[in-house]
Amino acid sequence: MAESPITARSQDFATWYQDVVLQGDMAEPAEIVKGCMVIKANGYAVWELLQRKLDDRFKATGHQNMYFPLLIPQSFLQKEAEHVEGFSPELAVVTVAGGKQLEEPYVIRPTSETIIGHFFAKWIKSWRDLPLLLNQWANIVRWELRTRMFLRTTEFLWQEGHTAHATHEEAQAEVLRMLDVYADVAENVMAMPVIKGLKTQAERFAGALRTYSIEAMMQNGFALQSGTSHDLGQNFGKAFDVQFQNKEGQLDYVWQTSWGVSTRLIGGLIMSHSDDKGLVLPPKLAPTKAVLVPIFRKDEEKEKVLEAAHRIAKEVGAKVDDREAQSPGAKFFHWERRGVPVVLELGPRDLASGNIVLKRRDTGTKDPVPQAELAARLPAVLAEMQQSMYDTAKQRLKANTVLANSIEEVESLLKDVTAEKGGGKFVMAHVKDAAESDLRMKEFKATVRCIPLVDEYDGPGKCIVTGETVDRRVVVAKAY
RNA sequence: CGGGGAGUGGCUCAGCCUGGUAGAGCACCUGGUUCGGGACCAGGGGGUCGGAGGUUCAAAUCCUCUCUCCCCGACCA
Repeated sequence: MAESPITARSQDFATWYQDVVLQGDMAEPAEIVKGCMVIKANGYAVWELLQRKLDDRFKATGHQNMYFPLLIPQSFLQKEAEHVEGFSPELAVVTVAGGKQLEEPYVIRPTSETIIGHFFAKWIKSWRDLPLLLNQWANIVRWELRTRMFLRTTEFLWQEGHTAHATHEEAQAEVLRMLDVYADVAENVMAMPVIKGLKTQAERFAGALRTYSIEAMMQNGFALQSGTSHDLGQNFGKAFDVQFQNKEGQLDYVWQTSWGVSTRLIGGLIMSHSDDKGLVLPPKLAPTKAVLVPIFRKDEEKEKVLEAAHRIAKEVGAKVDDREAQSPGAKFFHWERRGVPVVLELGPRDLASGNIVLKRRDTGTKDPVPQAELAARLPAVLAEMQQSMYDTAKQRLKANTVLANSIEEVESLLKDVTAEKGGGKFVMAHVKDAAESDLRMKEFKATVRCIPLVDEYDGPGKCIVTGETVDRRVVVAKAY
């Protein structure tokens, strides 16, 4: 495959993103299926690592995996009023199967609350059946009009957790526990700092009482909603008649939660760390942590270098790039744009000195390391990269977060921000969760991303749109 | 659905205005010299120009119709 130049971030951030996805062997547009993509080897390997990190944590918090049907009877969606209203426009519907018109069409799942609600009703009879804690890894279809690889595609991969509880307090605790799991993975695995918060009424999940999210800042200052956790209250319990007998012997509806993250996280990962040379992956999510490029001219050099290369690579767990047809230079570019954290160079010079050259993907620095020390040094370097990538992203988030005390100020800060040109900010302002506020911010295409759970600023203040008092500043930004 | 753009070897595109039945770079194949940041030379294979119709001695090029894709907008956990 041709390795084309990568557009600079400063020139056009949106095009840069596409270039990095393509050149990093992460994905390519399917073209033959509208709005869909092919997740390629490197991209899928990152997803597998991410899945593992998430799944381990789901299990550790008591959840079990299950799998439900892809097709959902259309009538199921209609049982919860807000849910059907929210999802109807983006449904794909199967009306013909086996050569016959179906009596009742199926929708391809846009999310599984409804079909899972149906089974909850079957399975839950007593308080002893609760809590029921399950998760599903699945694909989802939502007929979006505007798609971008990983960030919003017609079909995408995700996990959706669904739980049922005897009390609202218990359900609320679950919602926040899983939000914490997401934040932990985002920050400690993806090296992507996030803000945990509550979504506004306008932005909450269709059918939920409350939606919480983690919001991350991309390098263009856009916000990316990276994971959500919903307090569904008894809405779906009532819609699907999920009743249980409590300890007092009375019938009650269950309190449900649902929470999800998707392959969108990979888009966030790319836009958090990558640079003008291509993909940069945090070591914890790099399918290949180190590649060794052997360098030689003459045949006798070749033999010695390759022997040493394979021996050292085996010792430290690196992959040797011993392709004959490529020059070392071409190999450096190849692995660089695929985001491999460490590239090792080994040539005659190194055999003579007993060193090996270690290059870090994040900083681009090259350092000779004694071959004997490499096995000990490599894990330390990878750990340091992981930390340093987080620190850099955190610093950028801080540097691009500003306070504003009037709507005009917010507007002037965000008005001209686009995904292509960048320059986005997280503007912290006092804004009431109200239709009037949403409408005013829509004039310059910004939204309240979330109401942070932890107020790091100055407490209550007057809403810059309505004048009413609100208890803390919220995050206003442009978003994907 | 409104505005804009594009369909030509695997990929990116030139040629179209001023019709004469296809070109470049990359990729690929063969041989040789290279190899510490995208190597070079020589030779070679591969397309009939999104589709349909029309004008013409002659159409990638002009005309008509049509299909598809991309971007911007509206839409969107």
